[in-house]
Amino acid sequence: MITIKEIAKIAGVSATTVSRVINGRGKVGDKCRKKVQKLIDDLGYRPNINARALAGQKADFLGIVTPNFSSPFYGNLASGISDAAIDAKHRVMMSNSNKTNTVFDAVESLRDFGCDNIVLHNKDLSDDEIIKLAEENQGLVLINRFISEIANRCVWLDNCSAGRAAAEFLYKNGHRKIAIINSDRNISDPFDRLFGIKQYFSAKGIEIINDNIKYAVPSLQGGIDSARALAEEGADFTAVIAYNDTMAVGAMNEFQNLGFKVPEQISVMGFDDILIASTSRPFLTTMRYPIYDMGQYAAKLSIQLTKTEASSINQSHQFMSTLVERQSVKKMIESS
Amino acid sequence: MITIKEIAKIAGVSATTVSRVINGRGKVGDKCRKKVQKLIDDLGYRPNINARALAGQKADFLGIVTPNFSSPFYGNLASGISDAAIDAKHRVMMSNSNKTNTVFDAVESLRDFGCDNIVLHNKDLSDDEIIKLAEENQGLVLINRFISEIANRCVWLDNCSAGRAAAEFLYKNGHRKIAIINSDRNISDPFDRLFGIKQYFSAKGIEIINDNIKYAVPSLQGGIDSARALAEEGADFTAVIAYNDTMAVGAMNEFQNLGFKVPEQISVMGFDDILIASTSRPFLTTMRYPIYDMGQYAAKLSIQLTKTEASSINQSHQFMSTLVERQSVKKMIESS
DNA sequence: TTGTAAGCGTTATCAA
DNA sequence: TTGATAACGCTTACAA
Repeated sequence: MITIKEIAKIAGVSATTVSRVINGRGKVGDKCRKKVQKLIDDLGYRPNINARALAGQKADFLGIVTPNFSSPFYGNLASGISDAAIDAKHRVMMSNSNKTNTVFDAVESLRDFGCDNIVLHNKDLSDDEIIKLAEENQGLVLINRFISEIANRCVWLDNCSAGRAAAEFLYKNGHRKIAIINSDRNISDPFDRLFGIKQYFSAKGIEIINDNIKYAVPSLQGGIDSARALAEEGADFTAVIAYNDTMAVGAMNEFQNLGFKVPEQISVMGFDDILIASTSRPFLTTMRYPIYDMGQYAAKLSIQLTKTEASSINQSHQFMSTLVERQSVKKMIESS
Repeated sequence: MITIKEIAKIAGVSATTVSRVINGRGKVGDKCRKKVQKLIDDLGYRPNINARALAGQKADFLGIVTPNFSSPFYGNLASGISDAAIDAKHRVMMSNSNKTNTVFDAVESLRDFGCDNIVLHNKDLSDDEIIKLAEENQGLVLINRFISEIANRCVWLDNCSAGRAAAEFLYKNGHRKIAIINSDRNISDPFDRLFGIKQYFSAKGIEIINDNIKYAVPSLQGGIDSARALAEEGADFTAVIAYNDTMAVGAMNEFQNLGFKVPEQISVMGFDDILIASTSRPFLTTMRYPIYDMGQYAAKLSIQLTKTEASSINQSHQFMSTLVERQSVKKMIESS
């Protein structure tokens, strides 16, 4: 491994001068610079990151902390973060916070080698715990969750208005009797979406009856089970809003297996717009969750936070969900 | 940030002793060890990874180099690698080799901070280039590709026998007229699978006619286009084998849109077993690609390679595809 | 069993 | 415009 010292020796200059050439800092004579630069190129010198980090200069690492990488949702998130980080010449570390690895461990382990920039996705910790983490880490950005105390560090989706938008779309297509298949996880997302949906219909004088709201694990099976429950109870509805595409597709398939036509008899909407929404039959109408873009944004924000005074960033970082209309919702009236 | 020196000072011992306690190396008196350990715990000491890597020349990092992380396939791969690496107390870096970032850059950038373990997924470089990379990096493992010169560093799937297995399944269910929707990428996987398929049918005295073999981009659209081409040409077949699940589902949907019943009139098989295979209608019968397991295996192998003499590992690392039977293939005769 | 001292590759400080 | 020198936190001969 070729080092600064070796270059310096061959060039007949000091290591300091070589360092200056490499980093473009300080004054270096033109002849000298050219000679050293040529050596650097010819010998294929690469700086040792560990030494650099140790010597005090920041290391330009960005760490991703998420529950896992298998699901397409987190994969897209990681992709967005990673692309933006690499654009900004940062190296990307991933630190899963799964059962063996707590979030605190994951974050600390990132800190251990001077990883100042962290994008965290977590729904388990309490607000206070997250705030504590944020205070300890200037470059920490929270994604997919909003905590008002650290609003300028949160990149999140307005779930409530996403719920309203879904409700509006159904209403404008003539749907008045709605069922909901929601996630049973005790986090704010399902509540917020449900709130938005209810809010919209309420304003139209329509109440969604509680028997038409099912809670289940946000998985294919959860969608299947909920659909069957609705069908068996003979619930009265023309459209279902599911918590995510996975549940929606599970439900859609189950309804069809039970003999219902989708969307002719039952319309279905999802959330997220992952790949399965474009491969199901019928194709799923859904509220797109711009997770890749949000990942990119979060990475940039984190890097910005470590370069600037955190307090100087006061804008909010709220993303909006957009409707992706496909085939799974029936037009009962011409939408206005 | 609390350092070894500070602990040493407070404990009234030398930094060396503290280091010994931390690493469990060398002899340390019992009293001394307890005292130091308590301090370490109480003060929440965490070793500086950069310093450790610098001083010790080893860092216990594992790097993943893949084209991207968005697709569920790579996501699962990354997940497998990451889980195994974390189990082995390694830190995981991801280094995408996308357009801006060549593979060489990605690998070198991993080396820059002493990342000895690398799992590489690449189909673009030539064999020679990969071999060069492998020679330069003792801990490099190649996944999803076989190069005989570095056979003990390759973790790969036997695509040829996977093709045979798919063919056998169709044959045993009575299918004699086959169409193939293949990837048009100039890599070995599509060729090997096609070879396996042809080999099996050939042994049964059946030739697959060239007009029934379509090549397209391995995407949803590629599957759609290929299906339409087959249909428009009035090709004569009862079953289609697609290069992957994405193409298979695209084709399956297009066939149905064109009025064909799947599997009653046309049977479809895929490869990979990604999520969409369980959400399509009908559910897709496919050859499972155990990519998560292969990722885990590759990570372990890489770590083993840096601990042992590489040459001492002589076994091959070949995985087999397994059939996942769902609904998209019609039983024309009772399979034996 | 414990400690001293050198060194890993780099950058920062200060002097020349 | 350059160069010594110290320092970053840790490991590891070697010495005691």
